[in-house]
Amino acid sequence: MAGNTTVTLRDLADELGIHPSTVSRILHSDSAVARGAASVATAERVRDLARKRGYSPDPQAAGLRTRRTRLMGVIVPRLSDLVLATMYEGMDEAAAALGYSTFVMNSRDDPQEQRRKTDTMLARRVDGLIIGDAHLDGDLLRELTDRKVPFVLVNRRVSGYPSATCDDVLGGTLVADHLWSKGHRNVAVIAGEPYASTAVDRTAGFVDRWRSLGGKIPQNSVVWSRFDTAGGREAAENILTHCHPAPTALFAVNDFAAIGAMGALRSHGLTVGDDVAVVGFNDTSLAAELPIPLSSVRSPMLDIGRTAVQLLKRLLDGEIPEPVRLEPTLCVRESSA
Amino acid sequence: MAGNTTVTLRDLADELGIHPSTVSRILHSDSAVARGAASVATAERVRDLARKRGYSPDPQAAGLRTRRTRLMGVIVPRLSDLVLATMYEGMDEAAAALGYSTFVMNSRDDPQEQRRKTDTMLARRVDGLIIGDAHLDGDLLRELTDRKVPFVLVNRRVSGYPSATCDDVLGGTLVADHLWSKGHRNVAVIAGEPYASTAVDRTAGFVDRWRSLGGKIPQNSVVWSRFDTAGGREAAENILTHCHPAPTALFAVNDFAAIGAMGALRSHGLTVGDDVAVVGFNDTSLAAELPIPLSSVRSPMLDIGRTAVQLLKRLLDGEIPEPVRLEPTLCVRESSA
DNA sequence: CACGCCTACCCAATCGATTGGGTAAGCGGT
DNA sequence: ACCGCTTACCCAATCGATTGGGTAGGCGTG
Repeated sequence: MAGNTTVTLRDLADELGIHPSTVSRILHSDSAVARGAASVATAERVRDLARKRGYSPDPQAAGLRTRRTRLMGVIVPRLSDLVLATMYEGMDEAAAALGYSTFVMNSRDDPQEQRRKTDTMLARRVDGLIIGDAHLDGDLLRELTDRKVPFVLVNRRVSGYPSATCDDVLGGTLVADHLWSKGHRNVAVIAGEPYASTAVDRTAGFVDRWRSLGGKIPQNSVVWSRFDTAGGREAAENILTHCHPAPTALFAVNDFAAIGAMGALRSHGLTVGDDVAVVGFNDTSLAAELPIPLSSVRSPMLDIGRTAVQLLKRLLDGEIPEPVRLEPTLCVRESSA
Repeated sequence: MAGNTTVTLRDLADELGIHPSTVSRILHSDSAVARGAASVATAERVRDLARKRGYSPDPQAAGLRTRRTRLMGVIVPRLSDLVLATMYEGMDEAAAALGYSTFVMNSRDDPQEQRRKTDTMLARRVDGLIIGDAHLDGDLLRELTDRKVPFVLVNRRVSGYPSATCDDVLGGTLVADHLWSKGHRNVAVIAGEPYASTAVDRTAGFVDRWRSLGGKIPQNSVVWSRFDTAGGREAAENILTHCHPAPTALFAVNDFAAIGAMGALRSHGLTVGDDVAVVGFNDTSLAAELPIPLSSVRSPMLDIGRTAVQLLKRLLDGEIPEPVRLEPTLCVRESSA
């Protein structure tokens, strides 16, 4: 009972001696006032009183009738991941601007949790979902489509579904061009999780461009890994042990993995930026602050979040939005200069 | 319309030839079945059918009647701050376990936004608030109390209100003991924002213990700053310019500020851990991964989040919970060893 | 003058779950 | 046979906003 002295539509109506439905029409219809809802004078009186009494419509009641909650459900792997947290900030902001509120949950990239969380969201009657943890395999998305749940993807894409992502293929391409032009010919990729389009696309963009430049990338120079520092460290160890000759440059598809890799390089007595170039992805605020600042692909995370909300809005309005890919830029720093 | 073929209480009742109210009582009352709500056989039939049809009660309708949403509103400075994001994970988990959902918003520590966001939350009819961005000054909390909005604080405390925080005073004390025992006698503090109890308490804990150990801390060795890397860097610059003799140890009340400070030390040709010891606070996952691993006070962030939810639950149940301070531990690493 | 059309409202049903107050049937006891 | 009690339900109001369908009065027009 946080609302305490709740003012209802009926209270306003009674006080003005008019019918609640009239009050509703005046306050609710954005512009329908002109179209016969009420006289200008009455509308004015109603709005004044509403303001004075601090009337705030009960979304429960409205939703019960309209079957809409103006709630968007957001599912992310984890909010303590800076990337998703930042995208979420964009979503929160954009949703607020459209009169929606957002609802986030963490799935920890676990398929069971994903299912549980979507169910919780739907039980809350969200109008639609924004899914930030889509897996390339798995059939949750198909199920949701079958159940006619409106949703869009963010961060990761899956072909056939509307999504707002970074153009990860382009991001990988930029890194390939950069390292090639710096004269590197012997590189390795810390590729991330194979179920995530971010990992797959960044890697593919890099590898494809590298090959079309005439470079070679043997199979064991592409190492799949977790997205965190520990994952990056392990992957780098792996590369240092198994790749001969040792690569002169590493591309990690994620800044945290890159930081882990830098640690591994250090422990092997290699100097980052000198012996081995390292490039990360996302340009999280930390990249620039490291002792050896990390080159990284900057992805427009806030905009991606905002775009996702707009896509979902369009979907809710009956359109069938196309996937959107926002352009990344490469920030070159000491680690690869 | 995410729920699509929504099954209602009435559908179940009709199919079984009984009254909706009976179905409601069976499904809703946790254990009231024994107390004359319905026969065991009927209860069984109802529950089976509910499961089979995938019935999920409409929270809008229930809330409209009961005036409760089972929603907790959470307000944080920003979710892209790892500390708050982690606490939020704890809250989300604990809330789910109690049958509540959480609703987060970012205030960016801006008083106007704080007000706006709380209003949005209340308009959504949350049952209570968890406030993670409380300012020591300002009168928002008093207003909320006057409006009889149930809330608890998390992360930061303000005396007189229930809160779940780290024992920040103790944290500061631990750091003082540690640096003193390492033989430092000349220290400075990067103190954070003076409106946040985290900053104030950590600083006070440190300074008080330092003095009681017989140490001295001149006024200009305590520098207030923002909580991010840039803030830490500026504060460190400030200290290096104005403190003579230069301190041999720095305590930053936040890991990010510590990282910024480490950067500043480096640019002055000083080696962290060798020339100058640095200790941070929160033990964010990055601290251990830095080239020179950062000593930091580990605060039990997940538990703090969980505790906050439990406090709010107790408050909603009519109790008046006391503030809870969870104990931190010091993790000593190279930066101060 | 009669008719139709606005204008400015009112009426009542509705969304789905909850809950206080019934009530009929059945049974035991006297 | 009657009373009282329990069991197992049913009934109907209620929460607050929305919305399709009125309707009374006024005005213009042929």
